Amino acid sequence: MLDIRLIRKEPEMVSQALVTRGENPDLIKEVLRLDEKYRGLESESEKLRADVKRLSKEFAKTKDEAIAKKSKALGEKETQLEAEATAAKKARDDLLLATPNIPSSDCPAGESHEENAKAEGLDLEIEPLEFNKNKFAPHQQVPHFEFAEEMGILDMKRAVKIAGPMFGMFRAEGAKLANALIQYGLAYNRDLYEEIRPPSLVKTETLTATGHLPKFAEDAYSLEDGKLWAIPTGEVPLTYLMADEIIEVEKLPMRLMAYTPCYRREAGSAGQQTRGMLRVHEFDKVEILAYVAPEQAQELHMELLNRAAGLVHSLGLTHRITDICTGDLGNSSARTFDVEVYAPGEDRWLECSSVSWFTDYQARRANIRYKNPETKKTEFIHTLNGSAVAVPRVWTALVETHRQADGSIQIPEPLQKYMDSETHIKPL
RNA sequence: GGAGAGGUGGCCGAGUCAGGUUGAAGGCGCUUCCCUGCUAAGGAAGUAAGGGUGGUAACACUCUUCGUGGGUUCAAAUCCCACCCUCUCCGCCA
Repeated sequence: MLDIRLIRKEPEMVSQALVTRGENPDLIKEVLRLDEKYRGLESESEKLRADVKRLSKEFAKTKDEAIAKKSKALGEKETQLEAEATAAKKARDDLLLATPNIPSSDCPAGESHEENAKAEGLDLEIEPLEFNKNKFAPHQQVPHFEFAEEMGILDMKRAVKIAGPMFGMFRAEGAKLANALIQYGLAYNRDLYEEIRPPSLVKTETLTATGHLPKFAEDAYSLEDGKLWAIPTGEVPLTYLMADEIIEVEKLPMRLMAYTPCYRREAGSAGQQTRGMLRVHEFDKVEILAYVAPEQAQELHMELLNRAAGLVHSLGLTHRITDICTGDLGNSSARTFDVEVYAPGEDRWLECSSVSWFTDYQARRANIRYKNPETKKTEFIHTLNGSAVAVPRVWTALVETHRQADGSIQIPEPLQKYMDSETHIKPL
């Protein structure tokens, strides 16, 4: 949620910024119109309310019925004005809830994903290697769905039988590999990140705080008539973890991680490339997230990015980092870097982490604050997050990249300890 | 799921049965100051959040908030209704 005070103060700036991400230029005007309406009605009704209070006290002393009568009349008027004020405020807030975040000033301008830029000038621990398609051998250039099922490590067919299209299922050594990836993702970040195992069904408020609701309801699965929702990402419960709380400044940055299943309806994605495990309704993910004081945001953004990229690099996968342009930015994000891994079998780059900085957009919705020692005021914190491991996509890039000439899959060294020290998954 | 008890400020806890000067006693904690070689103990003062208006600001005024939402009343933490949550006991259960 944007700060209504910022909108009042600099409506042009806000509006311009939102237009760069494709919003309606009149949106902010409408918010302001409703806001002015609300404030006018509110202050009128407040004056009446103050009068009623004064008259009530007077009546307690004098017992003068005329005063009671007058107070009652004012009270009725006040009730009516207050109702109108509340309605205007709600209309304003409904618009505000559907308004996306303002992109960061260093976010590249662009209208769609085609204008996403190669990330430059970042404080990276590992620079992505120069990409050369020719360094991949023919046995690596086989899509996972052409060999994984034969190997008995993937079973798309029966997953569809059980749950329907766009569900997938790992089996045997494939399932073991998926679990190893989860364990590794957690272990990789355990030095600084507290592990949480949160609920994967959440309340409407929880999904609203991250910005997934009200605008993107059709992307999420709901239960009990919209009272509960299946989380699309671990970001959702982790962000709401500190909702309505004031975090002690010494605890910032507060780093959390969670393994969770993720559920997405992927409405409208039919017809796109959905074969195999690359786009499924349910998948496992390890998420890393930080609550920070605003001045720590930049540093933590890089930390999260370095961890997301470092992990896939440590598995011997080829990756690249893109700087998401204004038009392709997620609703709540002010700046996002995508980490993509190369899947040689399909000759595709797979998005395996979106590392985003949300400024105070989510914190405002979730009401997460800290006492700023400089101003001594209670202010909103910033949130940042990214995937540490998005299991199916990393799994896919991994089995394709590490496929050997004999059809076996070499298990990267860091993963072996989570797979009973096995070095290879052998073909059947 | 059934029965009972309860939800008040950063925390504990009075007030609710007799509605009004109670944004709320008292305590703890915290902040500042005093005292004191240091510390502890002691003394003094301050200390909820949010919205609106005015002001560059410090701040001033005002409204809202005693689980949430409605109602009664001139006036609600206090009365009425609905809902939510917590605890205890019973039932059920991985």
